[in-house]
Amino acid sequence: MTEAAQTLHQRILDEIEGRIVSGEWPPGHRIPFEMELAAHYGCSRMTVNKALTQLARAGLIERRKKSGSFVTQPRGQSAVLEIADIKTEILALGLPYACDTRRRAVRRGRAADGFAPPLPPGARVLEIACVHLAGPRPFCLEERAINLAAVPEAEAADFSETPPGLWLLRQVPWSAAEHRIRAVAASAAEAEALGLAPGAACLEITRTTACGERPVTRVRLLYPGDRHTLAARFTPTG
Amino acid sequence: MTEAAQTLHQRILDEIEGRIVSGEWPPGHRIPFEMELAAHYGCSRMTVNKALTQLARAGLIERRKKSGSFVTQPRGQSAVLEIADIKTEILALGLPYACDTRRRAVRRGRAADGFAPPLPPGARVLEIACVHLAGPRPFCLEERAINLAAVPEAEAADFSETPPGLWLLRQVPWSAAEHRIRAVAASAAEAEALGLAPGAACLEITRTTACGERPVTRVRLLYPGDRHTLAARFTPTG
DNA sequence: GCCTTTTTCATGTATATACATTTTAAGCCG
DNA sequence: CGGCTTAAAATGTATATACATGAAAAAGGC
Repeated sequence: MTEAAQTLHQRILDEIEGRIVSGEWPPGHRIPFEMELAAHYGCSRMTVNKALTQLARAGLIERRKKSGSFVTQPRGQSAVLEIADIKTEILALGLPYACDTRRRAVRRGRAADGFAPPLPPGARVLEIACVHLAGPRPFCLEERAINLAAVPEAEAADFSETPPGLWLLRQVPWSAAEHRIRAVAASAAEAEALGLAPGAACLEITRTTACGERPVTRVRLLYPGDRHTLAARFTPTG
Repeated sequence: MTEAAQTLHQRILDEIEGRIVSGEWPPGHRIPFEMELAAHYGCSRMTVNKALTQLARAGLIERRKKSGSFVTQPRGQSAVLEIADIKTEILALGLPYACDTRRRAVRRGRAADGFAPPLPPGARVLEIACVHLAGPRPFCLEERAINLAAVPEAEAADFSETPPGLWLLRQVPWSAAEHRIRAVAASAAEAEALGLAPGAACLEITRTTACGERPVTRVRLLYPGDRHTLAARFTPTG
């Protein structure tokens, strides 16, 4: 037997998902009622209900009382983007990691810092600029502002071993984040720091992180466009 | 009463998520056993179990038999990227949409088409190049290859009203996709088509779509870097 | 016929129970 | 003490049941 002993829950999930992604049940199609599926699989309605609830959470079906469950129309191409920590990413390439801090200062927050939600007026902010090196080559330019009210320990922290991103991930895990991804031309200073020609195409990721209502940090990461690629994947059930 | 009548399931979910994202229960912390939570909320173990199962699927906690459930260490910054259909996106900006097809041909598939999984040898491929226009201005350059074995209807389809991406989304919904996002300098031809200076920074999205084992399409989208931004969001429970 | 009321039906949530699974801890014995 | 067996503990899966909810269809009144 190559077939693994899978649970009924998983089997129902897989079979219905299969019918949807194969197009056998196109968007708008009403899938069988819970009672019918329960009879088909010889199980109780609860078992079917849990599987369908999961499909609904994944966005594959939409459930309407009295009417039944319907295959949804995919609204767009959504995908899961995994942005690894920079140090981890470089080490995964088999290269030695180093962080060269160019600037570090404590100042008052400005509106231009772009925190979301906005900083309270007069908040103290730690500003850091550094270059992440993969071996001898510059890998990424980082400009970061940290809300010291949210993470006071940052003022005394040393970011030469653990870069700010990873350090913050350990201090403030599981915060919410918003990303903006753009292509920009490198300024003269940025090109010099990254070892590129001025005006070279770069991938810019701006991330705003908040913990509940409290803004934590905002960072701008600049990657040489010809050397870095982001990957995102989409699978119906994830 | 401003408080909505929420279900117990949701309340358990929210409270535990709140404790995790606030840092009150840091990574590695063992959360109360199902029986303890059931006693605390005055409900049955099943109700707690369903909530914890959902948190585990979201990746917030890890469950170990006999030992209990533990808050996980976030492995990196992951986020959900929503890539809307181009026509929808332009119409959402309040601009009229148009699609200018520059090239359209049927030819044999090549390895350079980059399908995943690879095309069978000699497969027929529909090749399309077009410029998406937002009002008078070029918005995005599209180069696409469609596997005619997977979508034979594409050969006769007209993409002036419905662009290829949206058309395919209707024909082959719920397929799996892989995205690569890079910053590139526009070539002379690309710059001309987009109304940019040669070498201008552009955001390049390459998407490979497959339906099960069958490759469906591969597309390269080129956006002017200074005019387009991708947004991605992360929230613990999604 | 049209509007309102009632009924019906599918899903939503929750319960108590049962047994399987897996991993840790305890117990036993040489 | 070390290695084996055994029991206990917590999660995993599934059942049967109950009632709530909301929307569509049927029934009723004018």
